[in-house]
Amino acid sequence: MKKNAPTMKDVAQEAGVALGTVSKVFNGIAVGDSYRLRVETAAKKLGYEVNQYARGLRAGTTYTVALILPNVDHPFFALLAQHVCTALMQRGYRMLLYVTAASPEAERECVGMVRQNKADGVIALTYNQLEAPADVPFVSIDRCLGPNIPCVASDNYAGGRLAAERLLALGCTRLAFLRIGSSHLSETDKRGDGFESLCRARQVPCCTMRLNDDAGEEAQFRRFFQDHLQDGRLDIDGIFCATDLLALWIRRILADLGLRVPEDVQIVGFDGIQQLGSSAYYCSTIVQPAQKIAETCVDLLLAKDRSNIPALVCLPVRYAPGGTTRE
Amino acid sequence: MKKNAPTMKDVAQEAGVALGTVSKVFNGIAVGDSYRLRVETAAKKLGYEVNQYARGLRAGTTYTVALILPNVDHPFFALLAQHVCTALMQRGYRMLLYVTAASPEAERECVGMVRQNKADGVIALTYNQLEAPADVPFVSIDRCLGPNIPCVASDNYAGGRLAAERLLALGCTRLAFLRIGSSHLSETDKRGDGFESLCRARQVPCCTMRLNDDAGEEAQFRRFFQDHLQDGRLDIDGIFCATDLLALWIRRILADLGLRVPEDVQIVGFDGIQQLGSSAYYCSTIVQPAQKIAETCVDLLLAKDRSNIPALVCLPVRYAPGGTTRE
DNA sequence: TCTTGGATATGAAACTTTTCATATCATCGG
DNA sequence: CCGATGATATGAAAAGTTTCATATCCAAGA
Repeated sequence: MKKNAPTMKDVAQEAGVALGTVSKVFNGIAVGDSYRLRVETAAKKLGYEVNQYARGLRAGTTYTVALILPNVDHPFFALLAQHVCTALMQRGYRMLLYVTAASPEAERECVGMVRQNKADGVIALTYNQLEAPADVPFVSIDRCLGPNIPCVASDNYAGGRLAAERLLALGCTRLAFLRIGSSHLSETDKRGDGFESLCRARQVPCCTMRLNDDAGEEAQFRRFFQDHLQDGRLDIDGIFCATDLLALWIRRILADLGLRVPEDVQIVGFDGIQQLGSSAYYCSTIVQPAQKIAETCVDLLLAKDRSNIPALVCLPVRYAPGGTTRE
Repeated sequence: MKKNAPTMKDVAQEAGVALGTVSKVFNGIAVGDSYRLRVETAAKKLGYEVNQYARGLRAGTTYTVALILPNVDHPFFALLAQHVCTALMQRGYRMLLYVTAASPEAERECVGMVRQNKADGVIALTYNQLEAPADVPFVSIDRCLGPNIPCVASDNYAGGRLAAERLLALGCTRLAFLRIGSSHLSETDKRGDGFESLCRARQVPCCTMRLNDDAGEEAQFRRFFQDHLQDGRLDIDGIFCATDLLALWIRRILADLGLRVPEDVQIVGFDGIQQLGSSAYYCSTIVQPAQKIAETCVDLLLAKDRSNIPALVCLPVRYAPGGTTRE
C-alpha cells in the first residue's frame, strides 16, 4: 500500500471545497457542475484514488464478493470463475476467490472467513451441506443450502431427459447412466433422475452405475464394461456420463477395450467443456450455460430488493453434438 | 456485511480489559496469559472476528494479494490461479482475481485498481508491456516489466531445447516450430529460440511458422501444411508447438489432412495441461511447474527482506511423453 | 422588499482498528 | 526497605472515508 497517498482532504484542499463534496463526487451524488469539475481536476492532478478500506469501514459496503469453489482447474469451474469475475467487474465489484479442494473443513472455513466483514456477499459451490450465514448475502450454485439461500443451477433434470432423448434419436436402444462419487444431494443428482425418467417413459432398458470415489475407480469401470461385454459386443449402445470429464475417461477405457465411439457406443457428457466438444472425441454433451449461471448469481446477490428472491433458479441447457468426421 | 457485529470494544468490555490488549491478542503480541485467556473466551462468546477493513485502514496491511490474468479458462492459467490461491491461503492471505481478456486497457486498468490501496501486492501475467507501479510490491509472470519488478517464468529456453532434443531422440530429422500470435516480447518467446538453437547446433533443418492472430488462422495453418505436403507425405516429421492448446489444434488439422500422430509426425507441446497428457492424443509436452511458479511468486511478493530480489527467476521444466498405445 | 422553499455545500461525528506515549506493577539489587 | 528496572496494560489519537444535521444560496411568490 502506498505510503503517503493523497486523501480526500488533500483533494478538497486542492479544489477549495469541503470534504463532503469530494465524497459526493466519488459516490455519484448530485453536485453542482462547477464543483464537480474542480474536484475531478484536483483529484486527477494529485493522482487520488478512493481508499476502499476507509470506505469499507465507514459505509459497510466493500464492493467485494467472494466466490468459493472446490477448485478452478476443472474446466467448468474455471469457466464459472471467469464469468463471475467478469460479471462482477462490469458492475463495479471485485472478486475474492477461495478454493476449498471440496473438503468440508475448508468449505466451512471459507464461509467463516467471509462471514463477518470480508465481502459484501458470497457465491459458493460446495460439495458439502453447510450452514450459510444469515447475515451476509449468499447465493449457492448447484446445491440448496436452506430456505433463505437462493440456489442457481442448470436444469439438470431436463438435461438428463435431453441426453436420453438424443441417444434414442441417434438410434440407441440400450442405455446406461454412469456417475462417479456417491450422491451428495446436490442439484446435479437430478441428471440421473431425468435420464432414468425418460427411459422409463419410453420403456427403454437403462442400467445405472454409481461408482464409489474412494477406491479403484478405473478397475470398477473396467469390470462394469466387461460384465456387459458378450462376444466382443457390448450390450449397451448409449452412455450418459454425469460429467464431461467422466465422459473423457470412459471414452478412453472403451478405446482400450477395443470399442469404437461413436460406431459401437454413443456417449453424451454433461457440462459443455471445450475439450469434449473437440471433434477428436466424438462425444456429445449437454451444455451448461456457465455465463448465464454466473450472471444470475451476481444479479441475485446484488439485488437491491431482497424481499422476493427465488429459492431455486433452473437455467436451460442445450445439446451440443460431437464431431462427425472420423479422423 | 453484518450489521451489528461485535467489535473489539465489546470484547474488551466483556473480558474486562483495555482495547489495546484485545488488539495485541489478535496480532500475536506478547500478552499475559491470564489476559489472553480472558480475551479469547470473550471473543469466542461474542463471536467476534477482526474487521479487515478497519485493520486495513489503520495498519495499511490488508492480507490481500491481487492476481491479474488474461483469462482463467485456459487450463494453464487456471492451474496457476489455483496454486497461487492455495499458496496465499496457506500464508494467511486471500486472493483477489482480475481477468483482463488480454486487452491493454483492461490490464492497465487492473493495475490501476490495485495500485493505491486495494491489495498488499500484485502478481500479474500480462500480454502487454505496461508500467508496474513502484509503490506496491509487484511480481510478474512470463514478462520482464522493469528493473525493480521480479519476473518468474519457466525456463523457456531450456524447454525449447528439450523439445528439440526429444524430437531428435524419437528419430525425427526435419523439424518445425509453430507459434501463434506475433511476438509479444515475453519470456515465452524463448521457447522458439531454444528450439532453433539446438536445431542449429545439431545441424537439423528447422522451419518456423509464426502466425498472425488477427485473421484466418486455421486457413494459414492448412496452407502451411499443404505447402509441406508432397505426394501425401509431409516433409516435416517433428513439430514443436509453442503451447499445448496449439498442439491440440494442430493435431486435429493433421488428422483432417489424413496424417497420423505419432506415426507420420511427432508433436511436442508446451504447458503440461492435463488434456494433452491424455493418451488419446499421442502428443508429448514440456511441463511447466505451475505450482512452483505460483509459490515462487508468492514468496517473492511476501518476502520481508526486499533488498535483494532477483530480476528473473527461471524454473526448471520437464518432458512428459504422450500416450504410447494406439486406440 | 421580504419571506419561503428547494437545492446543495459544509464540517463534525462515526466507523473499528493499530499505535504510541504513559501508567502500573512486580521484581531485584543495594 | 527503597529506588530503579523491565515488562506489560491502558486509553487516547489517528487512519480516510461516509453520513447527517446544519448552513448557505438563489429564485420565486406575495
